[in-house]
Amino acid sequence: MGKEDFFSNVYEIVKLIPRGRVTSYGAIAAYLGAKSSSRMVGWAMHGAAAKADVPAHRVVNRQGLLTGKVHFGSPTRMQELLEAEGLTIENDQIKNFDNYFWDPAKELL
DNA sequence: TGCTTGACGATCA
DNA sequence: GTGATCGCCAAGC
Repeated sequence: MGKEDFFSNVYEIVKLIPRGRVTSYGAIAAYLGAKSSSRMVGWAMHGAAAKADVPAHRVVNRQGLLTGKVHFGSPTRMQELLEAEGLTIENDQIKNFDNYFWDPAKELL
């Protein structure tokens, strides 16, 4: 804990995502700095999904596609969670994604 | 120790 | 607009 893991930073950002909003791996990576890459964020989420404190379902790829839905135990778990927050998912993709997009570097500023 | 894989993103053809 | 390739860096085998 004393050491600031890259994962911890990602968790902090994801926790700050407001309900009914979503963000992308690249946005988080960009907020943390050029040192991080989208892939690292994705890998960090690999462990974040196991944490109930981290709403990993609010993190999707740049296309608003629920690429990591398979990591939620059920292939439809992620979609249901997002729909429960007022979002609309169609074909594993968030509709009006740009309208729900939450940029940490912009909103969290 | 070294190669492969991976919840991505951007660019080139 | 679609398909393919490179870059990013860490974990797994």
